[in-house]
Amino acid sequence: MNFCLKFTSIRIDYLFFGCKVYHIPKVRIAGAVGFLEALEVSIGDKLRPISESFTLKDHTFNLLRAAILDMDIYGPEADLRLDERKLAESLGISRTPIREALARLAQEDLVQIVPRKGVFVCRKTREEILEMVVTWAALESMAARLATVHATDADLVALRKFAMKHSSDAVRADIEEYSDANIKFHQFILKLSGCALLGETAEGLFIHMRAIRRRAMGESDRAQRSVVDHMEIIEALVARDADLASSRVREHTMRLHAHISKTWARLEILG
Amino acid sequence: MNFCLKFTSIRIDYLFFGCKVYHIPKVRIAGAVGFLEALEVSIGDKLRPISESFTLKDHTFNLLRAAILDMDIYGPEADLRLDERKLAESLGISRTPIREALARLAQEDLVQIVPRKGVFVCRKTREEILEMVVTWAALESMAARLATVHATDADLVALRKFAMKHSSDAVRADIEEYSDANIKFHQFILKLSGCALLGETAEGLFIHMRAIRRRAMGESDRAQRSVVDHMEIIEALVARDADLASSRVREHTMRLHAHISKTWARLEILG
DNA sequence: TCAAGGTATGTGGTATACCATAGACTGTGT
DNA sequence: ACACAGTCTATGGTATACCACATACCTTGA
Repeated sequence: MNFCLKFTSIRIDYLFFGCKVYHIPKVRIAGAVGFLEALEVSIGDKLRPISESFTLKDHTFNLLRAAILDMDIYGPEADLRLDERKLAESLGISRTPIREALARLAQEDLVQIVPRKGVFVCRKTREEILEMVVTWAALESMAARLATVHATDADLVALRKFAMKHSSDAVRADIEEYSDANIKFHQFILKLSGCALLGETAEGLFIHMRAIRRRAMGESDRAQRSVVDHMEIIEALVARDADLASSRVREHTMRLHAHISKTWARLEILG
Repeated sequence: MNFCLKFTSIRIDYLFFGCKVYHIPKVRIAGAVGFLEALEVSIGDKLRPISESFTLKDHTFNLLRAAILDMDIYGPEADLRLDERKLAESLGISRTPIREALARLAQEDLVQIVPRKGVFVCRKTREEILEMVVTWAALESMAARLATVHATDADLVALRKFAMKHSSDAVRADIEEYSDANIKFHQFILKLSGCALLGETAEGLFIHMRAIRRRAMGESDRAQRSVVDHMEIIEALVARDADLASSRVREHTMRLHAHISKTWARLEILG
């Protein structure tokens, strides 16, 4: 079966939220302030932001990205094929915006477009995964370093609270649950750096890192170890020790690297 | 004046190197090995790789990327507007592949596409530039760390030789020349890490980093200082001291960060 | 004179038609 | 039977036509 998402027709949304219904009133606001002010309150803040140049291209991009994120990319029988025409039909739109969305996904290395063959969701090789882990480590360890300067005490309290809350998942070996919390912990640190670009750059690796971490989490005693590591990272941050925080984050992620390197040694393609 | 690159018509290249002239013979090789083997030798290795699914989309993407790289993005009177139709005409192709190339450039944050307004080459704000420097530092310091393990002695000799060769440019205050060598030095380190993704990720920042470094290089005594820093970095690499190499690289780049932060304090948009 | 609204034009957004090739299929001659 | 060549079909690539909106300009009426 080909990749087929159950989209409800976004065409309706487009026609309603797009430019027609909403934009024209906006232009006329100047001449009918009273009425439209009231309108704004009643229809309210939900419609407003939509008017910011909605395009099918962007919408499709986000849709596909989210869909790929939900896929079990590394599952053994996953269907990695995308069909421009079928997607177009499912979404009720033409191929053009879909192709542009695919071009962007290809730029992110999320899909590979092969002329006259098809569009395929990319699976990473073991070596590529290892490189992603290294790159992630680079970004997050810098983030930790900056966080020792930029994070407020309240931020760190929130971080600790978050980590504590989910540590029980690890103890209960509730892997699925803990794995999500785990990723969020790392994203939290990226955010605390105050450098948005670090997070954005890591975002590109996120989809794959999520799948990787989830897979690795169940192996050996990694969940338990992870909890300890996280606490130690928090301590370093609280101590405002940049070098220590940075190296602890790096070593934590590089342990994942070592684990994959050893445990998945024989797998050229995962799943 | 609008953005207008003096492209020689790539249409000719396409017709010649594309699928028609070259691909059909490939199919027939099985039946005429002797002749075509000779042909391969004579026409040679230059034509072969072209047959690997050349697309106007990719070609255009690379072309535009290179063109933007050549632009003086931060120049005061730079024209940052791109016109799909004019580009299409200049290149002798339709808008479709150009739009897909632009979608990819937008994904890389190199251009901004504003519906019904135009496509504009992005200029970064001071804050965005600072974030790029931080991110670059994160990537390169990790690269240096890995390089202490992966680089061969010969690699490091080559690196030192390269740095020495260009240090005279700095002494001669030949800023333009030295600035290029400087960037290459940093890319060299990224490459020595053995982790291609680090370099690829940094590549996205490259265009802007180049402009930034070039601009900053001429200020204060940064060129001289840079030479010293580079030598110290090399020493750390040669000593195979991961922590030292890593931190020297980071501090070197973060000095650029501090410099920009101080010196360009008043500039919201550069140029 | 000037403000308001209409109109012309330019721009990116979208839909659609058609193209070239890869790969499967099919028929034919040996 | 089987090899081979021709044909069919699916797919991404490209070109083109048209759309809706933004903007500048013009017209018109007070």
